[in-house]
Amino acid sequence: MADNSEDRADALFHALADRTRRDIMRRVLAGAQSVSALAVKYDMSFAAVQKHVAVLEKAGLLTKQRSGREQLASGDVEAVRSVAFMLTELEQVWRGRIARIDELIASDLDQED
Amino acid sequence: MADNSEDRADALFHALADRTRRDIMRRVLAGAQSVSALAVKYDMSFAAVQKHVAVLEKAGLLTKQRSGREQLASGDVEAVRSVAFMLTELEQVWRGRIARIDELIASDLDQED
DNA sequence: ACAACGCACAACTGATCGGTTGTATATTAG
DNA sequence: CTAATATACAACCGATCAGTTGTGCGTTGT
Repeated sequence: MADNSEDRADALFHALADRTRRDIMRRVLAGAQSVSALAVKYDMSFAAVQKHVAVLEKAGLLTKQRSGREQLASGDVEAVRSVAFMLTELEQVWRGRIARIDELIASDLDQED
Repeated sequence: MADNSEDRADALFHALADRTRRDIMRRVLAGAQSVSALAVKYDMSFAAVQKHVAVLEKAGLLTKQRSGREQLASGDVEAVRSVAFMLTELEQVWRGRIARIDELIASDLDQED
């Protein structure tokens, strides 16, 4: 149960790698929605939508709050930002390559003098 | 074969939902790597690594360039940014909710006057 | 009280995934 | 020319995925 950051990244990207789940995220980021309110929007069974919500919840992309017999799902914008941050880190790796290439060019110019 | 943006989003998030593939992305963003140079870094067969590279290539996250008998893989930072942009769009949906809540508060205050 | 609603969960199914081994093909080194 | 290298790809396998149906259980409306 070593819940390292790679496990979390796996869960986050996997959760977002499905168009139904991305659509659910749009809805619950726009405002809390009950599971059944979400379910009527998709051409699949209630249970299927409920499982999608569960995947998003386990990944930490949404939280549920009970309200009577309904379960209200709210998108967690911080989780979305954490995914964006992972991509920023990837981009930083690329910037490192560019910086190294620039250094190479600079040292070549030195030699040409 | 309607290659819409949702198909592309599926492919991009799916490609990134595996730690080996994310690690490959770090390496090929830092600099072009042959498939076999990548393969020696992981405790799995060459064919397995090659399939991971193929998944990343199909998603557009890296490109391959032949150099003799080697195939040099380079990370495409623009594809990484396009994923980041999708997350920004999600965050904008959330900002819309906040804006609407703010309006509600504002109109409540109007009524309280 | 009780019928309808909202949700959770289990069991099942076909499809996809991540890995393997084996084979084929092109390129390079000696 | 031949052997070794680098890659591609097919076939296979167990695990996971995305969907289904069915069952159960707490909550609400009448």
